[in-house]
Amino acid sequence: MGRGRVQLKRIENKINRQVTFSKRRSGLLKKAHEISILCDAEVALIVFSHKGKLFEYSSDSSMETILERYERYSYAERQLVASESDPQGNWSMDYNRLKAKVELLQRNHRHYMGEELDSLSLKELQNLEQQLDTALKLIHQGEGEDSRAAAAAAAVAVGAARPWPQLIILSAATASALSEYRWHIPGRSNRNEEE
Amino acid sequence: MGRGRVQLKRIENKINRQVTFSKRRSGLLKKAHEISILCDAEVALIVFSHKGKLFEYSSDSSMETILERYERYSYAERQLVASESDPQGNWSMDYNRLKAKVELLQRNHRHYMGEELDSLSLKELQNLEQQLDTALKLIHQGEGEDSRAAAAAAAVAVGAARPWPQLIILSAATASALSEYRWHIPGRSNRNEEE
DNA sequence: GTATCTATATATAAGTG
DNA sequence: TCACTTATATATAGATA
Repeated sequence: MGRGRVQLKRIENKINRQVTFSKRRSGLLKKAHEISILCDAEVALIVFSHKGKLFEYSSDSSMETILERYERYSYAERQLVASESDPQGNWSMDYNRLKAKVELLQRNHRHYMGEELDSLSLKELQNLEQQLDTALKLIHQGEGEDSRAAAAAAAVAVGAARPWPQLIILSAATASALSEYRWHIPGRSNRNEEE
Repeated sequence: MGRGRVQLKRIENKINRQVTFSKRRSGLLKKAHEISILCDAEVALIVFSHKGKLFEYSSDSSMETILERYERYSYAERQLVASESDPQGNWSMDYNRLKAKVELLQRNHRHYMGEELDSLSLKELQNLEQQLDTALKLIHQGEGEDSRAAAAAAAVAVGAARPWPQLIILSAATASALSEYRWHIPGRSNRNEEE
């Protein structure tokens, strides 16, 4: 991209490396921004220079938010320093308690992600399902406060053989297209809320 | 960078946006890699497509490592935990990082519980909604593995005036009762997914 | 969705102040 | 270190398969 070709290997000349870093960094940040705008993508970019200085870019929603989202997707459990507690310390007490808390929350988290469901009992699975259900309802409630309009919906669902209530999710696009049918269910009264 | 100039604004044409995303994404990843090699920098790049698919790049050291470093770096600034650090500082370092993590997870958790939604931007709310959606789908998938039966459903939903996809929840009892109607939607093909 | 294939727009390596 | 310039290398928009 310049007068000379560049081998893909560390630039040994310190000055050149610094200059190149500065130029390419700004180019990289620019492109990260562009793709986020042009393609409506969420981008988080973190760069530590050789000397340890931090540069970052994150699209609209904050870096925090994106990293959270990332962790939701791919949280590889990493072993937090399994340190030997110090015999007397407040530190170790707090530390260990904190560590336990993290482990619990992370396990929880994975379940919220729909991961490791195998390890759950039937009862626990029900609870989880209900919890997710409730959360989504709360979200919808919040949305409903802004707009009083109500809509009807229909959708395709999967796997309904388990003995407990089955939750089904669909998009409004699908839903509204089907809305006109809700008043024609034979032998069934109209209802605006599910069970 | 092509035959036409491009305005820095969201590409409305869906196809073009997708194609551009694909091309620019690979370009961005490539450049991220290049700067990391050429300039000996540590780079972490996270990209979520408009539809929520994750793409990532991280230089040599793992993504986790870089994110950790980032958290350490930015938290160090934000939280001047002026604790009486132990001489070596290891404990307080780990402790603070752990504390940061707990806070992150707890905030996350509250959101999963449908709490503190006010603090979320529209974009963030969408993400959360989509995440919950995904989790429930995974659960249903698991259930589906046990029983191959699939069911159709219809239901009444609330508040669908927001511009983003609205998720609707209903019980299987309601759903299955309405199932027979899904194949009779005029001018609409059957689909199991939105978009 | 993917993969080419150009013509052009951009990025940037070197050079200069 | 920056700010510009310039020649070139790359990236990529649009078209097509």
